[in-house]
Amino acid sequence: MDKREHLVQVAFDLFYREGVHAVGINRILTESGVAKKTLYNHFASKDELVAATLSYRDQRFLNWLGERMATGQAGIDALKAMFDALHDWFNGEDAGQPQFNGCYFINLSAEYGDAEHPLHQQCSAHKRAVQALMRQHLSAWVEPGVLDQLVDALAILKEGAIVQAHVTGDKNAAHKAWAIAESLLQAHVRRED
Amino acid sequence: MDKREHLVQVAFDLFYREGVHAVGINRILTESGVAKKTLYNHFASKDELVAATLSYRDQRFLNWLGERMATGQAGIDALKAMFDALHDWFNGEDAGQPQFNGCYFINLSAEYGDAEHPLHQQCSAHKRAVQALMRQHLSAWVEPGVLDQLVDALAILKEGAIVQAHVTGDKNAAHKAWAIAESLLQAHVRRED
DNA sequence: CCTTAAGTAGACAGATTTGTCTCCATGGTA
DNA sequence: TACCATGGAGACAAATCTGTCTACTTAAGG
Repeated sequence: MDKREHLVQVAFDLFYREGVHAVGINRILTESGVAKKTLYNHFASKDELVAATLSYRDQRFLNWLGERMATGQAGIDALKAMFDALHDWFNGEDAGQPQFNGCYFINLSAEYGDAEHPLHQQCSAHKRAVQALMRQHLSAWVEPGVLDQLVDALAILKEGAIVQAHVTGDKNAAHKAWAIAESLLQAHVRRED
Repeated sequence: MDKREHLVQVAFDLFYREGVHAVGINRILTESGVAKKTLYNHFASKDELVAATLSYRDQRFLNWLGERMATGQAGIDALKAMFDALHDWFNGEDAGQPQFNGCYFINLSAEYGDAEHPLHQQCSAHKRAVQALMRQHLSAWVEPGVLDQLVDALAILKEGAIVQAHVTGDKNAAHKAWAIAESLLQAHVRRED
């Protein structure tokens, strides 16, 4: 039983559901059954614990998304798989994801709005990593000149879908975003020569 | 000097910049120079003050966006004006908007994640109002059968641009989103008959 | 002039915040 | 056996949180 890992998991669950500033250290301690001394033995401050939950979520989310995108065919199908994965996440149909409450990184960027704040930058880094994943799946299948442009477009559509699903409760936002993405991609897919 | 209005303005500035849970009542009092008794004379609780800042921002933002959309031509041009307005907001080039720190309603939805929470629902209502504004500008210019679909798409693009601009700092996100929106719209614009 | 409403200033209560520290138990290793 | 790191349970400090209340001031209207 790794206390540190357990603390990070419990802290993430609470922070994700209720927000970082709304959850006190003592709450995490009682729900995890860990002593305060142990927490401060592993983390110098609450901010460090928050940073650890970001790393934890970053890794888990990228692994999950990477696997969902790898199951389908290469190229465009992988992108479709991404939006399907988002759809399942929004609708609680993927056991590998916690109950949907928006994107943890968007939520934290809201609580730590200053772009210079280390936690904000960690959120920014996560988004760049997701874009790198999209680029990787796309690079061999579209014309090189439009690759960056397409990745930017897909990122906007993905973030937009997440926000729409969370704020307005539109649980079909992922499918709607995919419909747009598909039309963009089809215009730029390489002929299979 | 309307104390209530002044309180709401100061509270909004602080909540928007630093987050609701990160700003205490006393902070608002010292920065506004208003007595605590006066605050609790106008608002029964902090939550009520937060709700008032949401109404304040909702009204101001809709007025601002409506005016920016009305200056251009009707139809598609109004939508282009909307994305141009977003661009100016992101880049601090519109004096009518506070320094960009994401969307207040997205940020508050992050802090009040539960969809049943009254403040979350207020955020949702704002997003619906913005969509109604878009629909109003579009309705006469596109085929009726695709109106809802287009409004959904524009909403996703708008929210996506806001998030990208805030989280990753991509200050051109609005233009990128417009490029996509334009291609969608051009496919469905009515012939001028 | 008197009354009434509203604001100021700030003490105060009671809860909660992060973080430190003490005392004790346990378990692995030299 | 002796030692030492780790963790449990929680007291404690110092600050901060929301919200209440008292006492005083100011201004408007009948």
